[in-house]
Amino acid sequence: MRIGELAERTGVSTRSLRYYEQHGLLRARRGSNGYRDYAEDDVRLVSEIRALLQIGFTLEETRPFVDCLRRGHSTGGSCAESVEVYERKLTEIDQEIRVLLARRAEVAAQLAQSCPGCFVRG
Amino acid sequence: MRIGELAERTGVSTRSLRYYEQHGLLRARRGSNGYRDYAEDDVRLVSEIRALLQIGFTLEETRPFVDCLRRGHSTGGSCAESVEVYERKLTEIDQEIRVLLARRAEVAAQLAQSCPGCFVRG
DNA sequence: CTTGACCTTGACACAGGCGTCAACGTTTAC
DNA sequence: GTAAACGTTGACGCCTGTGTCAAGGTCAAG
Repeated sequence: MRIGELAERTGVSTRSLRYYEQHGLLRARRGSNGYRDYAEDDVRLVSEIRALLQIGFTLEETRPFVDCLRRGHSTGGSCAESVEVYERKLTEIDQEIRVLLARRAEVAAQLAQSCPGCFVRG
Repeated sequence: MRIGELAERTGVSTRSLRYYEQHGLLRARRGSNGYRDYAEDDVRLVSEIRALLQIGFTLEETRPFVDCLRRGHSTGGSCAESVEVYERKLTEIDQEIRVLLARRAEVAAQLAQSCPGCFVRG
């Protein structure tokens, strides 16, 4: 299938698909006219990438999952590398949450000081 | 005082000070040689900006605080506009925390599915 | 043959705060 | 007088995924 169809079926812009390819996450055969020719499996691959991006992964972090799928696993997360990324991501998110909670407390404290009448839930 | 001294006293780079000025947060008289000439009060003003940036405010969001100080208030947060920013920021942070918590849950779920043996605290 | 839809690569733009270099003027200290 | 330290403005780079425009090739339908 050509890039337009893949884009339509995955809901991803052609721009993004080319970008993923540029970063080695997506590959495509080329027709004699130079057009990209995608396999059926690529639909799934792109979906995996999108799902991960959605959850807050960087494109780079989706690589192990893509590789995992390419190796024939039924799920991108079934490989050791992917699991490591999952765990690392969890740690990162926890850290971010801690930072945000600290900020929240800081802002709430400042607010309370500046505006004693303002009640802050939490 | 000149920019170097202000930088040293506040622990902020001269680059940043010029950047703040470029965005209308800082003002300076100019000497006959074109050098910026800062007032004592600017030390405090810069400190206020930095403290807010530290907490996660954008430069733009520090503007009401700066204006507030300029109007002679003892604290940048003593004005209505500042309080509004505080409250808006609290709401934003809460939203971000919710997003992160949702992501965390999502990642944890995926991890649990990919790696049944992996325990995830939380 | 022409129109229009689709494909190609390349490149600029964004957001935000700041590092950093360039090219050049000023002040300070020796 | 001269070098070092400091000042000035201007501009590019970063980071990340994507929008968007440009200039052009390809192909199917009329």
